[in-house]
Amino acid sequence: MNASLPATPQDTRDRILDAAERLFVEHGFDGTSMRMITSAANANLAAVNYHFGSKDALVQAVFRRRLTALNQERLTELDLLEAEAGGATIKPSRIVEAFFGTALRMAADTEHGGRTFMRLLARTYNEPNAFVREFLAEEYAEVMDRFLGALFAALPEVPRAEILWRFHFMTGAMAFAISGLGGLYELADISAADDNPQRLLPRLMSFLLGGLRAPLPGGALAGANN
Amino acid sequence: MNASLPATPQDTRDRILDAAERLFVEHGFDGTSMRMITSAANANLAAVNYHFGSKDALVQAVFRRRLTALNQERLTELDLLEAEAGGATIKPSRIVEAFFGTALRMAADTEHGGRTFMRLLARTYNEPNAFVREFLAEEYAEVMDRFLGALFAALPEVPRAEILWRFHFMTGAMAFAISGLGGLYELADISAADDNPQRLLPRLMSFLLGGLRAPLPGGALAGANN
DNA sequence: GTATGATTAAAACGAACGTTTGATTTGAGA
DNA sequence: TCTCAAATCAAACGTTCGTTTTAATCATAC
Repeated sequence: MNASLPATPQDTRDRILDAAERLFVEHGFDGTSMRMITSAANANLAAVNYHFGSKDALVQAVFRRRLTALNQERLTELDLLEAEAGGATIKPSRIVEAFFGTALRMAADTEHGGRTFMRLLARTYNEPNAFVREFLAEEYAEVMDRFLGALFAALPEVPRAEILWRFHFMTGAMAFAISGLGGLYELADISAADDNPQRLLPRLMSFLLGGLRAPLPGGALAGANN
Repeated sequence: MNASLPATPQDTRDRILDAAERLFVEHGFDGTSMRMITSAANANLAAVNYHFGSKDALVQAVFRRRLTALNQERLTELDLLEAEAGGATIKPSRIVEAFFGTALRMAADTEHGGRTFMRLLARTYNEPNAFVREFLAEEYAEVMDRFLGALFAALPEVPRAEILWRFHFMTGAMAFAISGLGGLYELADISAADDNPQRLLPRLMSFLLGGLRAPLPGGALAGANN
């Protein structure tokens, strides 16, 4: 009878996922209680356990809802690059763009919750919670395998250990890029800040490619040219 | 009468700090209970509240014990660079080395807990817990101000916003460097891994300087040459 | 040896946690 | 209209949390 609030089950599920996503960013997993989630989602306390089974399962659902699509998009872009190259080598910059560009584009989407989710994901790379870490490792397995393999092939003269580490460094830079300039910069000449999300992607990409192409430690030359 | 275990008060304090530091890395702040800490430290449950006042105060004490020294060392190195230059411009690579090198050298110290602490610090840059974030912002204020100012002066032709962001990216790369290659790389050709801590610093430094010197987004050239 | 202040010990506090229960309400098909 | 499964609800479960309290123990100076 009320104009709103019949609230189909799908609605409730999604409202819970949205509220959890936002609260996890603000307070972390352990710092977000079921009561915070359900009251923010205008749902009953028991709704999470009813729809998802447990809090841990809810966390997984929050990630799966968007992460699967993100990684699928990454794989599709890599497929395209490899098909386009047709056996020839791919420029490393294209591979980097395919992996980190997709992430930043999703992070730029403020209307459909992409930004919120990516901030959550960025923080979760170093999550202490064991089961979250294991879940993410499984969810990332194929993407990591494909992209690292592509980089190995694109940079055959660079030791694989160096590529591995530089990919790791790039991931760290991306995570911080998505998290945004934190409170640490508040004292230092705020006037210099410029957090236009439009400019973030080119900014990060320049930095990443500069780092990837840098001379190898020990004096050997990096083989990456473009 | 027991050979061990008279346990002077300073001992108890330090044992608690050591245990807390280690457990915070493993389980996060919220995931580590007072009972976990005190039993790991062979101390009574009430010992934390007696010696530190509260759990939050313990967290601050864990950070202050090492972070103050780390940032002091950074400032001293910067003082040295500026005195050495005597008003002339300083090479950006020296500034970067002074900031990130000190951190990685502390992270390489596995015997006195430096590595444990730096892994904790690396994860805390994006900590959701509000009071931890505020505490760190205050603790970092002077260092950020000095080092960003030094970089602004060393790269006068580079827009300050670019420097700000690239410093942020570098911090992200450093944080991931310290955290180490996580479980995400386990499937991808482990044989390629090489986590010799000796090689980590030159590896990271090459990457950071490559990123700092990269062409500016939009096509303008980076002014950073060494 | 004994008084004294600092530390440790054992036990309990109320609050908040994730989860479960059992009853009630809802909405669509027969 | 009746039926029944799905969904929501209020209430309570037992556990764990950070903290406090009160008493026992320790080290030390008199």
